[in-house]
Amino acid sequence: MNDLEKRFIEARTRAIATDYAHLNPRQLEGVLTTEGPLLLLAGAGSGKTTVLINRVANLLRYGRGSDTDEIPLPISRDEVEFLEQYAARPDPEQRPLMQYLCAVEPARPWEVLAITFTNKAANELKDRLEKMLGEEARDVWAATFHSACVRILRRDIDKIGFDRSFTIYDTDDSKRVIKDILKEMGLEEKTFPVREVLSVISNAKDAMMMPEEFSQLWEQRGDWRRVRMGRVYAAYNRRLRDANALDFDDIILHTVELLQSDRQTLEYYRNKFRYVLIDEYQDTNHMQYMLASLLAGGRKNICVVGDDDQSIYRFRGANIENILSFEKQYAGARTIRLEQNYRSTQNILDAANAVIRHNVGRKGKTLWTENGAGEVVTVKTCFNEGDEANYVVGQIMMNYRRGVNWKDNAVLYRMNAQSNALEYAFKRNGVPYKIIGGTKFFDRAEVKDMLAYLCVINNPTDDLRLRRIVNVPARKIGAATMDKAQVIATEESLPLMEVLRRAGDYPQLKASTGKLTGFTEMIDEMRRQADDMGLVEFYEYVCRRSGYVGMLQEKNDMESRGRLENVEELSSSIQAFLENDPENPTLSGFLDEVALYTDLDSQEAGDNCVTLMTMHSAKGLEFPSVFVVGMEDGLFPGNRAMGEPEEMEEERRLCYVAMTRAKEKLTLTNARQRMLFGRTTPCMPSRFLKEIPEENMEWLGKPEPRPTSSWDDFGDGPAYAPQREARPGTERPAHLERPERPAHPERPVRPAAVSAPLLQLQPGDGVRHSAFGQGMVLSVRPMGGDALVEVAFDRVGTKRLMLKAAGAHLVKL
DNA sequence: TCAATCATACTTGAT
DNA sequence: GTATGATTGA
Repeated sequence: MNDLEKRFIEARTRAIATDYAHLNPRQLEGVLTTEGPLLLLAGAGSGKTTVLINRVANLLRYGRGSDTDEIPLPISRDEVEFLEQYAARPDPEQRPLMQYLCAVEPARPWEVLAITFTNKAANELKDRLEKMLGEEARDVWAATFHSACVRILRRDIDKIGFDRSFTIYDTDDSKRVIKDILKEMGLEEKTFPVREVLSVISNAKDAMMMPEEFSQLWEQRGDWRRVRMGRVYAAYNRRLRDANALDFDDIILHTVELLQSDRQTLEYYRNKFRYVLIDEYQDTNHMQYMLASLLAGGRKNICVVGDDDQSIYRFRGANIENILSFEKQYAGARTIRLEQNYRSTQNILDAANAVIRHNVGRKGKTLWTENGAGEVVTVKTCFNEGDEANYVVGQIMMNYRRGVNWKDNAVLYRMNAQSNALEYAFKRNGVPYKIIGGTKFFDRAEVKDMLAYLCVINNPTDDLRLRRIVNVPARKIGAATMDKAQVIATEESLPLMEVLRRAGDYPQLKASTGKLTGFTEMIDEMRRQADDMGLVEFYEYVCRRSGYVGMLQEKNDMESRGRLENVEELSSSIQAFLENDPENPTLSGFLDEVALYTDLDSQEAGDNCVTLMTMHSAKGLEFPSVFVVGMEDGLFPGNRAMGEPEEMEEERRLCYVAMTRAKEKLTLTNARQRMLFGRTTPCMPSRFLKEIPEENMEWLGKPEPRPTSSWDDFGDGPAYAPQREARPGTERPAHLERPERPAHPERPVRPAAVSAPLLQLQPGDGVRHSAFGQGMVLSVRPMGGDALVEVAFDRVGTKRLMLKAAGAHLVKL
């Protein structure tokens, strides 16, 4: 290589780097290192997504230009000088020429595969790429493991003996199948809990162990319970195959099998995907690791991004070893650490660093920031969960008065069950909030029912969903009848639907023949209509024809009305699906999408609400002010982690994740006693609290002896919060001063449990409140089965009320 | 076949 | 404490 060439190569890289001037040196390295295996260890808040996006952009713009010695075109001295000058002082007008000179085999969009875990992450990637690069970025394969695999399988699964029109079973469906099998095999659910069986099967699949091998293994070891489970596993697989269905594990497993067994398909995808990127690599399981290795096995252009310290999904199969031993798996792998944090203050980072340092199994990173020290972490010891909730809400109200928006606060907890006490405190104080998690739209029974109708129409061999809907609405087709039909179906190895259609041929079904054939005729009729109608129109037809909507309308109580809304909402989902111009705008295409989409009901970011969620769901998010509640041994870290070093490390990582969500202010709270599962237990502060250096924190109400009588939980007013700090500010909302109370000294009933119909209010309505007097409704915002009402009261000014909580005090005028 | 009552259990959770 | 499920009785 001569001097000129050397100068060219150097100038080329520097010129390309000018595109990414806003990145720090480590980030830039991550973007420019395009070739070969690369491990990006990205600490919390280190700008991981930015690197990922710019990296893809770089691949599309310059190919391997920034990471090669090749010189594809003959070069002249002029050109080298041009690049050197451009690198020193970039001129936008000269950029096209620069790009032309620097690019070495730029990747075409469909040659880049970027895999994430959630649809949300995949979509975000796509959106940001499109904003940066324009239309062409749409063709990048940004997908979840599952959606990428479904796409591959829909093309080629017939090569390993499955039908290309398979349906996808979600966890709920799988549970039903297992239950069925247990019953059939006469196994007690007590000895074989469905959850456990399912997770054993899932683990076996993850280890790519087939039922025969599994049974053999445990027979050798003489574990008869496991041997039985092996039989259940075999039956489960058979069931799914008969129903032409795949569960979530199968989707990945069969893709791996396909790629392993069919050389041609493997070569096709290896050729197609020149660059493979995998996000959240610390969360991958063994199958996903296999998949990645297979796809990237040709050119070995695999870039994995992750943070071993944020691996919090061991319980669902994530194998932290995948990231810990990446460098061993791929000889010559390069590792880049992103340790500069752009999110939090140094105090928060020091506290989090100190906690995570107690873990042994980690690569080791220390986050730092240029953001300054900021406030110290506040630790607050409260009396019980009610006290804790009041403290949190009080602090948030105080923040609000200082100009911090509601939505800039988040409250994180270990268990969903903890949200109750918090929710109550938020409601009472009229602070708007939203709870993430809980029952999701697509998990609602009525939504699943309607989807089951569509599934059965789409795939008549879907016995499971058929059973779900055959008697919803009630058609006098009971479990007894269906069991008989099931027996026949198994004997004759026919789909259940076929047996029902020919009910007349079987004496066992004589009594219900009319009802059964009536049902199959209805489904057949629906199927005939499917092709003649638009998808939305067809859905609405199915709603009516099935009698499902009628059933709900007839009931016409609070609950049914909500259900009806959800059924109608599904129609908007179909519409949204179509508007997103999908590749396959048909019924089966929609069902595919729905099967892999749980989170379509995206959170409206615009809503100004405090966010309540588990620490797990907070991963990847950030808030100026974060409260982590329930910092107690036994709750967090949970009881199960005691004496289990691996589990304990996972809990500690979870703590690290939770702490690093905070940008400016982090508050950790614990209670001396807590009611959990209906039992009040005394609690010790979490060991994680003691791992935080004293200089980075301030501990309020640190446990010290106190007369018990003053902790009286009964009596007037919010009796918890005995300490001053627990009730910030002096002017609390008037209704807290003297709440309307029944004469009994009981805890107030949880408002959500009161099933009084909600007031139907709209802006402009006059209302009277028992404490606030008369007022006018300014706005009504529905929120999770409840509504946030803003009322301008004549005497006390504007208040926000949660409708359910305030309902008892409120009359419409 | 359906509704009501009782018993039980229950981290975390994307796809 | 609450949600879910299974059993029992009408």
